[in-house]
Amino acid sequence: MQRKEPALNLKRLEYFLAVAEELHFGRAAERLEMAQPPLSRQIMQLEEELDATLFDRGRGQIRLTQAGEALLGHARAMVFAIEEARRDVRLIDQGAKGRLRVGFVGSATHGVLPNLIKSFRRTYPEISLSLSAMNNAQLHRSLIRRELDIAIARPGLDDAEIKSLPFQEEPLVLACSDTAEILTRAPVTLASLQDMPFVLYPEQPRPSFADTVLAACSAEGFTPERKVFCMDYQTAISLVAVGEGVSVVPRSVGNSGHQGVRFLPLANNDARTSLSINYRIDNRERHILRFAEIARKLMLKPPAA
Amino acid sequence: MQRKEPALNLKRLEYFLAVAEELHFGRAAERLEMAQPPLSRQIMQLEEELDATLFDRGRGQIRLTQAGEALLGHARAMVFAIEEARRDVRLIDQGAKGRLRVGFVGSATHGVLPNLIKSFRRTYPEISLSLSAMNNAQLHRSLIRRELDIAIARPGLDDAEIKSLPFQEEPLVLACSDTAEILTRAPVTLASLQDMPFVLYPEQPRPSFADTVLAACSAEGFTPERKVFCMDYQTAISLVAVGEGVSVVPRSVGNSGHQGVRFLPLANNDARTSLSINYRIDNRERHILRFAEIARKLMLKPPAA
DNA sequence: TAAAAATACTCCATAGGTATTTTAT
DNA sequence: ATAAAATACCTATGGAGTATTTTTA
Repeated sequence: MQRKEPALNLKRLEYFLAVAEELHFGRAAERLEMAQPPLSRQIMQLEEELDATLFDRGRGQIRLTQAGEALLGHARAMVFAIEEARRDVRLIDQGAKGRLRVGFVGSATHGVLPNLIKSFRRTYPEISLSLSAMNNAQLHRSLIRRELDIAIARPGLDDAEIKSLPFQEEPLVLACSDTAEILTRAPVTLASLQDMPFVLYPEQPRPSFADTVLAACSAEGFTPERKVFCMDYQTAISLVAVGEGVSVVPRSVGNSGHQGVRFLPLANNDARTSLSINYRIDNRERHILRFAEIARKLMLKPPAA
Repeated sequence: MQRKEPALNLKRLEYFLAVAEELHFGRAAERLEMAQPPLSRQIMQLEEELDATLFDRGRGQIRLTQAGEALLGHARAMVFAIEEARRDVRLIDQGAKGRLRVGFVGSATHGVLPNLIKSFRRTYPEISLSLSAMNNAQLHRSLIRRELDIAIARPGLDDAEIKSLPFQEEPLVLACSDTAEILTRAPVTLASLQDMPFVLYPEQPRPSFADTVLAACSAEGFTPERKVFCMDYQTAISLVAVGEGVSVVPRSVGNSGHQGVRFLPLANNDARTSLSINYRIDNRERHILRFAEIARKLMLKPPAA
């Protein structure tokens, strides 16, 4: 069974536009690079379909009826709308326009992330960026639910659905209270602190930053006796400030300085941490590529100061 | 030679809408009452034509890409615009919407014209009426140039291009100064005034109202000795008021009353005058029919008071 | 009467159908 | 393993061409 044809297609509108502008079937056909009879037929079919007379046919000069004039306006608007839609869709597909939803862990705000965002906004002003800070667990969930396009996690999100690209690798530093006795004996090794309480964050989901720190301890042959877990680095630093123990944080966090806390380099330890850019493997939007590109370029530059 | 196909036709947009709404080719095909393979092909061709990926094909559920979402918005707007254009054109063609340019002689304003306009506006509120007062010569010229759709003339416009429908027939009355001696000897015959100057209007184009009056004189067996021509009835009445002579006007003009002028019935004379609705014979717009219809209905009513 | 649009017919490009294969979960 | 989309191939509608007639100014 054949479906009923609406017959008001764009081709007919273009034909109509040509005739309405030339007010002469022969010349319009010429302009459309076609013969006159099929053009006449198409216009007649258009009139039939619309159940309206569009042209007053008199030999010397054909004229638009009022209905024809109205259609002329509508047709022009539609042709314009089509072109606009075409451009819009194309730009979005190319990743030059659209929206990118980025989530990130709080500790990323001390490193290159602000520069990355600025650089991205400058390069792709037509892409609207939405930014939300969350912990690794939330990042993972949002990415799976497609509520985010990109998650900036530390160290990464372990999921078959997710592609994880390392990004901004840096050493770890020790965070301790600025009244701590440790301050007197720099450089410090982790092993020398094994009796102190270790403030770690977060525990879940694996791999977590806590795993990175514990691995660094293992490398020095011990496991901290007392472990305090919290949700994020901000809480961890607060706990350190009030003397709850020591913590280990990325150097970029230490560089920013925090009230009541001192950051010390770790001796004899090459443990490092890195952020990662994470996105769903099945997300083919070019915006992600665009973001990753900017990030890569930014990392190539010698780190400023 | 075949013309390059734009291929972004409305059918494809409708197919796209169905798939975008169902997010399932099979169900969309069912809804469109067609088979799935041609639908898949049409969508692929649409993607190719736009040079953009519109759907993320994963087995469980297909999803719209950002480009697809953008197209969805544009497509909905376009389908809506099409429907609107269709309605608009149809209504205008039916004569239920649009514009009607009416010109009329000044003397028409004393008769049914005001009621006709009111009635028309009430019946077709969607038709925008433009009204202009002019003399017969201007009416004729504007109609020929297609600057007017309808001309209300007295008695009519004589042109092979113009169709003229009589309208509001009425007797003639005499206009004389209110100080005239004639007032003492009513009823008056035209013949009894043959020595007075006759104020006539206008002379051109033929047939003019002046012709009507002169014909009435002929019927009584004389031709006025002294004739004064002017452009319109307003001037004629002013001339009568200042004693330049007598004039003959349609009764409706006399009914309105004018400073310094008296109107008297004519005895033994069945001369009548009528307005006419005039329009180009090649003007097929239904608006004219609508106007004529209202006029006819109005004339059928027993003349109020 | 002559210029232009409408009609008559022919052809083929492409939308759409059916059968089948590929893909992705 | 299976549901769903893609591919292969065929059919037929309808858009476009050429030749001709009709219309109207």
